[in-house]
Amino acid sequence: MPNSEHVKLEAYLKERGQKVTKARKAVLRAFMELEGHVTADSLFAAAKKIDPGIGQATVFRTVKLLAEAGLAREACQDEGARTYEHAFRHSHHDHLRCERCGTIVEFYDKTIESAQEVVFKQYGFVAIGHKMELTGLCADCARRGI
Amino acid sequence: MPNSEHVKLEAYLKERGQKVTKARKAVLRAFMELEGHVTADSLFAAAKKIDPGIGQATVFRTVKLLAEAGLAREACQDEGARTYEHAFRHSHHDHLRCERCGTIVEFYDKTIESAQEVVFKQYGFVAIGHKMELTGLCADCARRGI
DNA sequence: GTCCATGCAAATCGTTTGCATATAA
DNA sequence: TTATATGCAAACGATTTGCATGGAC
Repeated sequence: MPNSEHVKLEAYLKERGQKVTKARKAVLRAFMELEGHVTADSLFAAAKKIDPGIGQATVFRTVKLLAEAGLAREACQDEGARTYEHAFRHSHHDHLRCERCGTIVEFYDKTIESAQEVVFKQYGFVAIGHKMELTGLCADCARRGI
Repeated sequence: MPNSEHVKLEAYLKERGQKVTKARKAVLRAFMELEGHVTADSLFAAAKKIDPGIGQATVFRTVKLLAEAGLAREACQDEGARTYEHAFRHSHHDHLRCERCGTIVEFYDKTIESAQEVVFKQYGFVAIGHKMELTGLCADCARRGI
């Protein structure tokens, strides 16, 4: 059952003379099934359930491909493994992270977005994108004290 | 010649019963001599010029110490090695990076800073800090076209 | 049949750790 | 003297790569 993500990936591949393979379809399907911030490792585990013979390197190669195709984007994180999140038909947002428990809240703030446009203009830059992560203590952790 | 950074580091160490060593002084001196975004590797190279016998592990350990002492802070970066920048007597700022040539411009925007405070409150978070990196093409690269 | 993609294992990169020794207090 | 810090090398986790084989076109 071809969904719009598969269509988009196939179009991207065809355009560049690349192939629609079993492994690539499995990684995309695994990615679509996962929510939130996905590591290559969790993707690997999910993809193996669909195609047990899949290799780890292929997952790394394919998730980069998904990012290039506009289906995934890197989520900002400082420590540990790189994470990806859905990018297609998902609106842009930034992150609020609790330093204590690791909870991540996604938010969108119009004021910040437009202020960023102003900064780009100020410095003569052509905007491509941005990553922002606010860190703090969530209400629960703050209540419990540091 | 003791400067305020050395004073601050020694105070921090004394307070916690830790020692003011030759290696730590060398790393701090090397860090103060470097500008912008410093990797552990470039710090290692600079510190070796001051104290040729210094080990890489010590540099990694010491730069973390500098961050804890408030003399350095991690700069946001997605790829490659972690980078640190001066934090003491340097005001807070965010970064604007050119995707093409890698130029980094530091900026401070009051509107963004206060909008972030609003977001923290909205979600009941106690603010600790944030990292923001805007990416785009700098004026020069944009002129030359992609 | 021709390329491109795959899986594997080895290589690489940045960073951390264990440990015997050296050094600041 | 005694705890902490050091340098080395080995361990580590995440990611990338080389290469012979397999599969899509």
